[in-house]
Amino acid sequence: MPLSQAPLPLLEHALGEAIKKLDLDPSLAQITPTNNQRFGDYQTNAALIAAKELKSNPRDLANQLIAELDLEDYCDPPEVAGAGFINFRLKKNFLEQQVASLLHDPRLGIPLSASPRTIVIDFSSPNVAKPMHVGHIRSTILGESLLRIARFLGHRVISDNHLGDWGTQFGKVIYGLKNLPPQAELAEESPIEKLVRLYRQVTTLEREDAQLRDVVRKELLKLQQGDCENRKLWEEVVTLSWREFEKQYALLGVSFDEHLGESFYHEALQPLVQRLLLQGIAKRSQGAVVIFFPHHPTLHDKPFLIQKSDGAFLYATTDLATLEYRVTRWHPDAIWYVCGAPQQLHFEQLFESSRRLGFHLELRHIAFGSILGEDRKMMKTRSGDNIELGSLLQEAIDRAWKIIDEKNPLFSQEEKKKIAQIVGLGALKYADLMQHRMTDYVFSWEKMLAFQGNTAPYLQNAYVRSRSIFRKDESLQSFFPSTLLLDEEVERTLALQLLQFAEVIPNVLVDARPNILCLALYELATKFHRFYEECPILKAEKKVKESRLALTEITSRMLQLGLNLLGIDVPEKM
RNA sequence: GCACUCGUAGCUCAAUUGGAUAGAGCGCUGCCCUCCGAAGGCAGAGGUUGUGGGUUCAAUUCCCGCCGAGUGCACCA
Repeated sequence: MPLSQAPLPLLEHALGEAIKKLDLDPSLAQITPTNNQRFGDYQTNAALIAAKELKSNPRDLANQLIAELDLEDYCDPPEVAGAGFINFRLKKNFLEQQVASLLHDPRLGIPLSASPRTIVIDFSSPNVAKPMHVGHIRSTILGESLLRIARFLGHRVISDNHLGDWGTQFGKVIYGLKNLPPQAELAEESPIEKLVRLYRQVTTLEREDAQLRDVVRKELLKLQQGDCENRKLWEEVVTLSWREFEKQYALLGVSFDEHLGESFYHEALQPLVQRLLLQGIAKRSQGAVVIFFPHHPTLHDKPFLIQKSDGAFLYATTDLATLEYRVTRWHPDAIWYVCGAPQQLHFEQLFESSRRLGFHLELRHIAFGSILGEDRKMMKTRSGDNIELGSLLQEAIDRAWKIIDEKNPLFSQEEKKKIAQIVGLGALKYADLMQHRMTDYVFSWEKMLAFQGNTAPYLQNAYVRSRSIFRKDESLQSFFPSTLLLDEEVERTLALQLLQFAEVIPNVLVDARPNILCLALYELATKFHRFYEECPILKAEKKVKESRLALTEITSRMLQLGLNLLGIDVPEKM
């Protein structure tokens, strides 16, 4: 029997053999889990699809396939149902053995990728000296999760935080540092708060004073031309900001292999533009340098501006230079950009341009929708500002603390603090990840922190419940039954879910959708709860007790692993 | 004007990428702790998947038209 513990490859292999014997299209050897127990555990639509090509009867074809199928080691005899579906139901003792073997497998049956790739993931990308807003939060959480999953599957992943450290905000901040009086009453503010305050003050002042805008622009120009004083201020600002970001990333459990900001590519921009002009990829137009896509179906009327008429470079220029650098530095098979949906046009243009430059790797914009307030508009504070990451994280922790304090007042202060962090931040991350990434979703503290429904606290609680039984009795820690007993329907249902977990993880990366993993975890927790209610463990007879403990053990490890792949921690008590 | 994304239960969202009777949570109506965490579980009510066509044995999913929402489109990032 093959090493893989997931049933799907076994079934597909057997189906493939049968298809070969009947001389049908080998790509039809596809099997999916059923969505309803009535139809067994797995189904294939192969006969339906093949019958269409051959213009024959699908049910007859299905019966012919079944006759050639050799899977009696692990499957009850398959049945033809409906229009020509073939339904498979795993044998009880096969299920029992396979699930038992998960006990010895630290990967819980999840195979390494057969074709590991080198992937650069670009995510988070906050702007230095500007408050991080909700868009960055989604990018950070989503990016980190994809990174963890890709690494777990054996890919070589480089995470690169493309900091906005060279933008127009520096004109404002430098002007503010030079000209705005220090405010005594705010002496206690942190350096980063001061930068944000200056940024906002200058933004406000500019709105009323057109002349000031020119002064601010000149400060930026001076910086970019290498002015000594501005350069020094810039360095301080970048260092301070990064130190602050690092604190927040540590809290979130996020880390980067690189954080090469826009400034890193500054020197490369002029030569890049020259080269693009020389190769005829870009053209001069109205004083600026532009890439056109005259033959592209949707981009023909959407020029890509890479140098302004005043000589300054743009976002697009830096992104092209960055792409080029990454290709030569890492030789990646893919670069993924975790960035909001509004920038889809930009990435389409960027990718099209890079193909013209001769880069033919996979370039993927992993877009996501907006986070909305209860009023269904982009989430803002009451005063209309963007919500800052720091305050959001703190509120999540504070709210979780209140709930824990209410439910478990006897926990020590230290325990409460630790649990509040795990639960609060977990809830925040999970609320984001469980959503289909393209949907704009309404942010709600009540919902994400609820113990009912598809939330992190619900999953964390399932984990806590599963661990609590092992605290009852230390001797329960070491047991490894070589096979299980799955006599109750709820046990079988749980066992199947445990086995199918391995099939879910690789699917997450197909379309960069951690919400598939969330759904699997939620179903796992639900099925576990049902099992835990219905099946007594400690009182059960020895063999049954061991089997049920094993199910509990595997469930808790799977919840922990799955949440970890989402960047979410689990508490032992809550 | 062009492009992108979306429209599913009263509300917030799913639907394993074209499969069988469209599922959860909240809210609503009832149940279940002399048993490991009730921070849980069970059952019920709730739907013409915005709308009209098309492709298919099969469409929430793919194609076209309309209606509605959000976002973006030459010197911000």
